[in-house]
Amino acid sequence: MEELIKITKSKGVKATPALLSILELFNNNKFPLNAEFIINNINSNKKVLKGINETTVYRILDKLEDKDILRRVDLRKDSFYFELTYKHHHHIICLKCNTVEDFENKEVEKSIKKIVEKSSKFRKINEHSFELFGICRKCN
Amino acid sequence: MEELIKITKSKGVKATPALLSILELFNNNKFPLNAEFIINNINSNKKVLKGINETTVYRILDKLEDKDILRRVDLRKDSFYFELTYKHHHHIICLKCNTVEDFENKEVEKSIKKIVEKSSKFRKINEHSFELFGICRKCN
DNA sequence: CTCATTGCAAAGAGTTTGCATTTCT
DNA sequence: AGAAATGCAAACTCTTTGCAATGAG
Repeated sequence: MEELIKITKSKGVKATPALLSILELFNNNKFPLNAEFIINNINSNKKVLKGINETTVYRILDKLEDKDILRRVDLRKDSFYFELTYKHHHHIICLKCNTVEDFENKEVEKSIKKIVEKSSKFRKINEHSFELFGICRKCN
Repeated sequence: MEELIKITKSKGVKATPALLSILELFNNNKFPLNAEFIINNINSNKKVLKGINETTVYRILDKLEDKDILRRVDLRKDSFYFELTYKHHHHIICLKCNTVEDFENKEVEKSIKKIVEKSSKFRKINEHSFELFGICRKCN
């Protein structure tokens, strides 16, 4: 958490209570979060007096994505999910119960390098998505 | 196109004019399409008399996805994009002008196999996303 | 003190649903 | 004929915007 505050400061993001509680949530949950989850979690938390506003959450998510502190994760849902950029791992998502399992993969980076070399239109890749979808053992 | 009609029949999908014109669009465009594109394209096409209804497009897309004729592609946009499942390739998307370049990659399939072997929760992967995002040469 | 952030209400985009009508097979 | 597909209007979900009030640096 200390570390996260440092990151925000180094990127010129104001450390407001709302922003810090959102960052804390991301820090405490290893799976990707959407606006709804954040709102429900912060508003049911007794430590936070007033709760948090929907609009504010969306604005903070936008900002954190802009500043590259969060990155979007495609979970094929109807809302946007994010995770801390520095964690940058990939996911296997259960199409039935939505369970998420993380995995690391060094080969992807290598593949991307090769792909860009072959590309006629692109010289550099900024981001990538690599997510797997299946039915987990429990649901099967 | 003939082939596509065969596919729909084999999956028990009714070959209505609306469905056929949507399939034709996918057949003629190699990049992923969203509902808006489909509606604009079909409605501006003089050959199609009455045009097509928004609701109908969404319902047909749903059905084709269900039947595994289309698959969703994550382009990090505000709407859902689809492409013909049998084409199953990946994309590099320009974050500025939205140009899409396709690429094939056999290594991904191998990687996925290894990942599943290591997974504690999953034994089989049904789908995957692997999309790259960058700034293309023209935009740079 | 100043500019960024916040909250509220309202609007907007994309998508879905109910129901009566039409169309494939 | 019978089941599935269609069109229209209305609803719904997620997200964004305008504006006045508040708060961090």
